[in-house]
Amino acid sequence: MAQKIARIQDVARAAGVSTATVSRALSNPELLTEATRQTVFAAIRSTGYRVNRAARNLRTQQAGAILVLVPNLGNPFFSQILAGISAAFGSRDYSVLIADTKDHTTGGKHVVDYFLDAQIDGMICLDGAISPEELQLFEDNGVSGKIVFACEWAHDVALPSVRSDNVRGAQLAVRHLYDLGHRKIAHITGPQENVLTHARREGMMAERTRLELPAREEWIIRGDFSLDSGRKAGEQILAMNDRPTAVFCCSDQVAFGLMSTLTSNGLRVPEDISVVGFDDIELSEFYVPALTTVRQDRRELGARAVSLLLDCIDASQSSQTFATEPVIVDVDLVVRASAAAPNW
Amino acid sequence: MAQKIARIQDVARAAGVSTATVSRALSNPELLTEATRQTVFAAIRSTGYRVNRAARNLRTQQAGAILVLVPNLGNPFFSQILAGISAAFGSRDYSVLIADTKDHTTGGKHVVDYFLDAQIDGMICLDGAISPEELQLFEDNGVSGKIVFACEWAHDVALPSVRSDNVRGAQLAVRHLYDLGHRKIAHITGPQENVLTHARREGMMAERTRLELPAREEWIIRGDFSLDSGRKAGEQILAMNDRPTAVFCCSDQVAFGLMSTLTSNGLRVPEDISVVGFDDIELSEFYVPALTTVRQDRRELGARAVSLLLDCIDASQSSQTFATEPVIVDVDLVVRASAAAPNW
DNA sequence: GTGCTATATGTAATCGATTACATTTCATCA
DNA sequence: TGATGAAATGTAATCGATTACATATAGCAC
Repeated sequence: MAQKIARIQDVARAAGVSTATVSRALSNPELLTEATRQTVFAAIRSTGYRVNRAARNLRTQQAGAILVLVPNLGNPFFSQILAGISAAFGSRDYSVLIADTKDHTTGGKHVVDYFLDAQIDGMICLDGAISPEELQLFEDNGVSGKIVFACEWAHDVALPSVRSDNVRGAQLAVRHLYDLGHRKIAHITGPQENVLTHARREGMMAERTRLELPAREEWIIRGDFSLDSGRKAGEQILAMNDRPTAVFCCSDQVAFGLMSTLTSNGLRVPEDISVVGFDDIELSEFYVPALTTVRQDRRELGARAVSLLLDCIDASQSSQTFATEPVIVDVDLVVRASAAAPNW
Repeated sequence: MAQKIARIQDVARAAGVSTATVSRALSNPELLTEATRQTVFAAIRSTGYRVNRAARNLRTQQAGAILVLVPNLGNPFFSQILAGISAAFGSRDYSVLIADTKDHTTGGKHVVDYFLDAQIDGMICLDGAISPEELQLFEDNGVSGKIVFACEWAHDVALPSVRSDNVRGAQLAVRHLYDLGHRKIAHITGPQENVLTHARREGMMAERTRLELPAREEWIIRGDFSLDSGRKAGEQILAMNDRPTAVFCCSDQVAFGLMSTLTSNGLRVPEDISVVGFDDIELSEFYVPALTTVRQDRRELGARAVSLLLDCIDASQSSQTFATEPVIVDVDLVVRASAAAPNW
């Protein structure tokens, strides 16, 4: 049977004090005498009291929760970032809510509703493809100070963000291929409007130019981060007259899709063609061949995003403005087996 | 600037009715005259009113949220189930909270706290390894009627659950290998205490017995669902004198880890050894070789879990008892390239 | 028109915690 | 001793929505 849950009143009665004292024991214990504090805590234990979040939230006008907006929960990269965020909240007094952006644009429910329904105090957005309308809604409703972007970010919008050093990641990848002896390097991009696509492609092309490598239009292949776009890109590469000897992919998933197509068409990786990915998801180490890739520090990204968000929330409560300089997290090249010297 | 958010009072004033009428317009519109209903909705629109969840929750003694307890967010299988659950809630009036079991057992915070703090109305648990103490806590606090298990389930505990037909999945896998001509079939299990481990291993061994296949002790290798345990199992297999010709793995991740080790030691899959997985995560199609595996219907599992949970919550509100017969979701064998006829 | 019922709407208590303000307690010192 | 101020505690208003109960209104039969 569910026994009646103790309310703050019950604790107060048990301890022989007022509700105010009980409340203070929880939020400002230093205001109380050692003796009363002990009595109150004893009463809390004996009654099994738990603060009712709804009541507290109503009174304090807070929600005690933050929302993480994920473009695609099924994608291991995002779910691992999510794990990082979840871990970073750790013992803090916040619940983590999640929403998949796909569900909500279709369901007619806007993300801003979470704020307006007083359900969340802030949001970490992993999806840079927020529509301008949605952003305008945030602005109009005065909640844009409680949003930080992580990994991706909204183009042209000065909101706080945490991101990997995508440009450097691309440079590292190209440079590594160059050092192995490759000159004909292709790139499979993300979706056209995506900010990561842009950063990584520019980083790649800048490095290619710097190293005076040949650039062919068809070596920049449009993808969308997915396994399937890697597969399709592979088909395009197979059909080329002047094939690249190496491919830098905008994500590990794309690299897997690519390698899958290449190998099932008789090309060997890395003997016939080298492949480099981006992300270093857990599986990359266990692919055949193990994937050489640019590592994003998911734990760090998550932790930084959380602390940035908490800072934003603090600032927005004291109605300060908040610096919007992006936080850049360093990346590493993880050298494994999928890239090797070209087979002249 | 954040304008003052409209309260139900403001709407009532704007519409020239009482707060009760506004509240009814939202929850029981059929009680109102067409005319007043229109007026109220117009006022809601013009004021931009949103119901304050904290206030509603306090008054109705509900939380408007459910918790999904995930053993490991980084694991694509779980995150895809989570996506299914999230999608299944869709437009319903619930928020989805997540927690990684690892964080909480370490953080000292118990899952039951979510219930007791009146933050959630129910829970979907994807982790069968809930400690007896925790379960007892649920029982003691009368919340065990608001919990359903999905995929995994707690051993010896009669709580509602949704699960794949694990035994049949194992049978399908073994049967497929048998039909290809394999007789020496090994199995990499999950962690020892896990319910899935047990179901799949028993299914596998029963089928092996039925088909009168040889059974060697060392062909049952203990793993833990992870990539790394697949790798270790691979090393064990490589060291065997009497090697199996096929391996049925308890998860796709294990299969990847295994294939990674086998191939980097010069064995070819499937020419030298066949491999079958379990789960059919998205990547399985794109591994090299593409993985033959037992498909779990994630969308269906998620959807069933959600509707089962909602039924439980309803029942527990009207203090009915609820049937605890597990819901079994069918599985399919997906035949790809990682299993082929043995190379005698 | 009166009485009765059904329908529509209003009034005000309530959920449980927080906190401004009021009051009590107590130590300190002239 | 009594005055003074600081520290500890209590009283009660408050957050915003829901809903039991009260009241008003309309419809209908006689």
